[in-house]
Amino acid sequence: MPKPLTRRFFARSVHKVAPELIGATLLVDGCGGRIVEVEAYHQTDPAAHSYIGPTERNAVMFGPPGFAYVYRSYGIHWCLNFVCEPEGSAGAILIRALEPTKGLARMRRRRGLDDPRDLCSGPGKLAQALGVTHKHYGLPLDRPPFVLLPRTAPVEIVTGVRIGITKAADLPWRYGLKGSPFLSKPFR
DNA sequence: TATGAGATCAACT
DNA sequence: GTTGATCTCATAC
Repeated sequence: MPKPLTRRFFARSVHKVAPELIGATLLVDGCGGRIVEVEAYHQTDPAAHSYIGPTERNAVMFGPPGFAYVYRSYGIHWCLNFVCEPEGSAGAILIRALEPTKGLARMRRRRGLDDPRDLCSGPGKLAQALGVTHKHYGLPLDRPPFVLLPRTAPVEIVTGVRIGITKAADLPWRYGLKGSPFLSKPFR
């Protein structure tokens, strides 16, 4: 059995951590699966929530790495991020999609859908399926309800431009599992 | 398949 | 008052 990812794992550049998360397992209170798509954000990046400096919303990004940053998107959805980088660098990785493997029944109930490809194929859907809300803001990723396990086999990783943003939209900071049917959108 | 509106809120101008 | 790291449903080709 692989050992859970430690806080030290997250205390590195988002560009190192992000590709290593592809194929890793994320569970929240027993629901989740294999991560197939993430996006990296950094304080120097105009698209990042930390770009403008510390605020009440993004405060956890300016603290130590290895914690959850959860924010409300478009007033409707919740989105889950992992805080990375050495403390103060205010980087984070948005978890955009995963392949559901555990807790399928509960995820289907929360989403009101059957097709496993639609359960977690987008940041808002993923948070809904895993039951992630503001209550998870600032929680450590190496303790319950979170479980994070490294991948156990090599994977093929593809990169592309990030989705749904207008600033710095040309940066290739989206990482995905090649050919996965569980992505929010295919890679070009 | 593709495009568009609505939902709904916190942070920003 | 406007915008956004989104999603779903409706309508149009």
